[in-house]
Amino acid sequence: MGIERHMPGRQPRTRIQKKNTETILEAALDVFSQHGFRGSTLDQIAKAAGLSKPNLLYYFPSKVAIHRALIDELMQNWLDPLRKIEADGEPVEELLAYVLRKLEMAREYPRESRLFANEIVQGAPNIMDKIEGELKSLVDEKAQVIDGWIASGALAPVDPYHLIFSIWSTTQHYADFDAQVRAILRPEGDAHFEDAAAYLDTLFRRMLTP
Amino acid sequence: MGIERHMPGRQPRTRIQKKNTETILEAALDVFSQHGFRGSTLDQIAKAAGLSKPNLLYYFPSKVAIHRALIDELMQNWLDPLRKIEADGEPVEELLAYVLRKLEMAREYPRESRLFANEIVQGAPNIMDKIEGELKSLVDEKAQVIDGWIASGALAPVDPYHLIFSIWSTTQHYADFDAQVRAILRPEGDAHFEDAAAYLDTLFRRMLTP
DNA sequence: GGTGCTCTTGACCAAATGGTCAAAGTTGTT
DNA sequence: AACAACTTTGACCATTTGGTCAAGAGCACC
Repeated sequence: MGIERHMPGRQPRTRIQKKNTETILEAALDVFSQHGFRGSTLDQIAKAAGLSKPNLLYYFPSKVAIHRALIDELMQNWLDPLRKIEADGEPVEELLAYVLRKLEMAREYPRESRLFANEIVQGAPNIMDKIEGELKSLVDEKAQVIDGWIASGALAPVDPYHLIFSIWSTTQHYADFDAQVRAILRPEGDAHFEDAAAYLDTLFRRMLTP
Repeated sequence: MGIERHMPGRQPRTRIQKKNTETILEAALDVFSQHGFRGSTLDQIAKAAGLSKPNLLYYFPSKVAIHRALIDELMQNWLDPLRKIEADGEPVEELLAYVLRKLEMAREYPRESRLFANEIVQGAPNIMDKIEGELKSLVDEKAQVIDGWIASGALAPVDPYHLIFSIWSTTQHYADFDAQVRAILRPEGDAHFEDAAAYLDTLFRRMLTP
């Protein structure tokens, strides 16, 4: 019967498919991260990608499919910095390195951060399953590691969950609220990230050193 | 010539106008804070307000006018907690009280916080003037106060701007990323705000105590 | 150089959406 | 009660938007 008409296949086969799906996702990231899902149109994305609208829909079956592909891609990398925390490292330094990695992500991938932020602010309609699953279990796991460190006396006693929240919020702030940060600091380029790194190092070092 | 046709006047005159404009703004806050500006429709707002769509447009000339009214109202109260910081108070306690006030706002007015967040994440298209004006000058002023406290030795040396950013981000996180926080903590009601208050008090107390 | 596959697009469609309007219903005042 | 002002709405409109389709262009392999 008439099955998948337009879709070439789940993943790119030819080089032209690979190039175009990448171009589309790149353009979609630009648009979605700036206007949110509902605020973005296929025409905008098509224009940004330099393709026609029907051509977009040749590679992706729908607008939500593009968004989903983007979110899926994002969620894979998003948790990497947290995964890298190692239980047998030096506690304070492990956590400070994590802070720095997150801040680095905010600097290097602000669009991804905003895409994520847009999604969560609006109640995470499309990724609640991933948050309740993958994300929660990873956080639970690392919270236990932190509790272990505290029990061993190598770390000042803190609530590990709120610690993680405060690391997320302070670092992502520089990506998600970039417009505000820039309006207030008027920095040249990314200069303020240096100061942010120094500030956050001090903040969390004082918090965590026993 | 044919001027303001539908609008009763800039501000409500009759009690029925007052009641309805309030109802509309209340409903619009619900809708806008949940779906963002572009993601919200007049029909949604009308339905939430229990009015017909043309009736909305009798009180407000357009969708953006409703949004603007909401943002204007919000900006007035948003800066109050920061204004309340007094230069002749005890520095550490003044700042910790500010943290608590901001956290309280996140708990009491999460919709307002998300409305604001939605706006900033998307580049603050409608309020950049207010951010560059009112907000920036208030922050500059308080940054000077903080610098004064540091010079007097009553406060540990910190970058006042990044300090303020970290207070904003950590507190607003509980409103803006509520969906994520709840998915991870699974709290009953607002119980986690108590823990957040204790955590943030510790975090900033350690940071700020000389 | 033809045959089948991949890729591209102009024209089109149905639904949603912001907004208008004239007419009808309410309310307040004298 | 009557008159004017205020309030409400059903019907309507133009535009935008996600998505379809059939026909045409490239491309590859024999």
